[in-house]
Order: sequence, then C-alpha cells, then structure tokens
Amino acid sequence: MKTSSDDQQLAAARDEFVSQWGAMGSAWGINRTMAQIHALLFTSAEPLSTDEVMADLKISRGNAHSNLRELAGWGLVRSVIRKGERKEYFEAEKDIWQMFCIIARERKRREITPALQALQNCTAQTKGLKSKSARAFHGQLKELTDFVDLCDRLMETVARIQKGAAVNFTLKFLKATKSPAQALGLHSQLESLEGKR
Amino acid sequence: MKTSSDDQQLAAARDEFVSQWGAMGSAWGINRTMAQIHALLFTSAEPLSTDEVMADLKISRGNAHSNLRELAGWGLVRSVIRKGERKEYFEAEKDIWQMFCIIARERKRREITPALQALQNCTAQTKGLKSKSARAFHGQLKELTDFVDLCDRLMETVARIQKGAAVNFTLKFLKATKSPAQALGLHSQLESLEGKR
DNA sequence: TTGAATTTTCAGTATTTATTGAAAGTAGAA
DNA sequence: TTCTACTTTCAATAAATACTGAAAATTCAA
Repeated sequence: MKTSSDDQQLAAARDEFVSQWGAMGSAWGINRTMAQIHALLFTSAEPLSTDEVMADLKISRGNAHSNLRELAGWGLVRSVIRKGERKEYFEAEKDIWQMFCIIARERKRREITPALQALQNCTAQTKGLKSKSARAFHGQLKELTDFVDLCDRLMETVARIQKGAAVNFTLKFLKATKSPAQALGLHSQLESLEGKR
Repeated sequence: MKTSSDDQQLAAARDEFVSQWGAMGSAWGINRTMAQIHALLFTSAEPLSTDEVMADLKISRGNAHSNLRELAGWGLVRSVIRKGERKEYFEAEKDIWQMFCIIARERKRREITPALQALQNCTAQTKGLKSKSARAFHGQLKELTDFVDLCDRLMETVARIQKGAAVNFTLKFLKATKSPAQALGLHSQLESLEGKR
C-alpha cells in the first residue's frame, strides 16, 4: 500500500535525521540526547509531550525531562499548554536563522565570554614581566586574546542581523571571493587587504 | 628576589591558560588533554619533547604520545628533529589565523561535510512524498540542509583568505553593522536586505 | 480537602571516554 | 650484531558523563 510505504520512508528519514543530529551535537560538545530531542521537535508538525518524546526515543522520563528543560533553558524549545489539557507539550523554534542566532548567543554567553575573560586575565598578569620567555608568552597570549575578542564581537553582531541580510551577504561574499575578487562593493575592501597576512 | 617572582607569575599565568584552553576545548567536543598540550606548545618558546609534556602536565607517556599524534594529525603541531639528538620534539603552529584556518578546515572535513551528506540523504529520501506530514518534514529538512551547506561553503572560503583581509573585513563589518548601517560598501547590501527575514 | 494527573528530583547504575603503565617494537650508534 | 634510547601499542583501569526509575512534590479539578 502506497501510504504505508510513504510513512515508512518518512519514519526512516526522520530516524536517520535524529540520529545524525545527535551525532553532530556530541561532536560539538552537546549532549547527544538533547540534540536528538531537538531534532525530533524541530521536525515535528505538532508539539510533543514528554511521554511522546520518551516513546519516540525510547528514553526514561527523567532523561526526557531534564533534556527538555535544558533545551528550554537554551531557548530552543518552548512549552505549550493546550487548553483543557493538563499535560505540558513542547515545540522547537522552527526558523533556522532564529535557531542559529540562539545557539550562537548562548555559546557566546556560556563559553566564549567567560573564556575571554580568563584569557584577558592571563594576559594582564604577564603584562609587565621583563624576561624573554615572559615577553614571548605575553605577546602570544595578547594576540590570541585579541582574536577571540574579535570573534566574540563578530558572533554578537551576526546574531543580531536579519536572516535575509546574513544569507545574501554570505552569498555575495562567496561570489566575491571566488577567483580574483571583483564585482560588488566587497571589491575594494578585499583587494586592498589581500597579501598582508 | 625579583626574577623568581616574575617566573612564578609567568608559571601561574601559563598554568591558568593551559587549564582554561583545556576547558574551552572540552566544551567544544575536543579532548581536554589534547587542548592542554596544544596550549602548552602554543605558548612555548622552544619545541618540547614528549617527556617535557608529560612532566609539565603530569600525564602518562601513552596519553602524551597519543594526544601529540592527534594534534599532529590535525596539523596544529609538527615534530622537530634536532640534529645530534635522537628524541622527537614538538612545536605548535604559532600564527593564530593559520591555526584558526586549520581548525576550521579540519572540523569541516571531519564533521560538517559528512553531516551535510547525511542531511542531503534524508532530504532526498523524502522528496516525492505526498502526505502532509512528509511534506512538512521535507520542507524543514531542506531549509536546514541548505543552511548547513551555506555554512560549509562559508567556512571553506573564510579558511582560504588572508589574515589581514579577514580581520579588516570583520572590523568593517562590525563598524558598518553598529547602529543604522551606513558607511562603506556594505551599506547597499545591508540596507536592501534588512527587514526581509 | 482529597486524589488523580503530572512534573521534578536524585541516588544508584550503566555507558562512554580518557588514562595508565608496562611490554613490544624500532632505529641509530658502535 | 647488539645495545640503548626512544616510540608505539593496548589491555586494564579510572574518571567523567549520561540515564534510569521510583519516590516525592506539585498542581488542579471536584
């Protein structure tokens, strides 16, 4: 029967996606289950209850619960209360750019900004030292700190702009950078800066 | 005595940096020890031997060995043979932009590209399906796939350009995006794209 | 109030990942 | 060759992380 086979196809593809997204998460330091739940909700037309998540992924209540809470803490998932029902349902942010911005902002807040502060401390602590090795260390750390600082700001800024702007800008950037850069307004910036290092 | 206190300061700052870099690594899915060894070599004026790394971090030979190999596999560290000496020494890539490019390329190669292929598979597998939920799934996955694809390309491209170009470009981008975007060539791109979402 | 439905917590356990250390392997010097 | 300095491997173990499930807490309707 056609529909049944289609359903199977869909189920298979979704399982694959959930598993893949989980793997990707864990490669980037995110709890596999949390990423899987996110994948599930991200591709679900309807909000899901804790029990549905448990059943879908075959995980315990405690596990489902704590990862749903964590996702809510990131702002990637919000809870939905259906009128007349007592149970809590969850839905994911579906807009990809929005999702990207949330992740960028959270990782910045949780990891990059604190790390940057620590780096700045280390750099400051070795500011006045005179020995050759201390000066070398300080110089190296200063460069790293400045670089991380720049990334931090870039992330902040990117996460603020509109989806259309970001995508279109990226496309132009890619085009402009492909082979001898020319075309577009990027031209002057890029050209005047090439070959400096 | 002045020098001794300076040395202590330096040692303390370096320990702090090593520990911090290790923490950062593990938040991003990189073995803590590998990141610590990297931090050590990154701020060492001289190449270090396996034994020196072992002593500095108080880790076993096997651990030092395998993580040094892994770092070499990433291309972040290379081995140095000193003439007359039999022992192998290791030094890190010191240029930060270079280092960033290496990491970007490796993560792209190891994680993003494979994940992208899997996503494209899932998307393709649900291409023709007619049911409402299948169509929703396919649409959502298509968007995600396209987005990851764009990131993949962007990474590739960024990792190719010159340090000066990247930094300067970023600075201009930040400036241009601060408050009502104007100035620079970015103006037209940005303005024409704001408010789309 | 009471009690059923639901959420939350957390001690115990399982799984995964990282580390040790000693034995085996290699390669250069004599 | 053989000796020695050094590197590599890997089974055993430890440490970190994630998960379970059942008991306690909460919430809401009657």
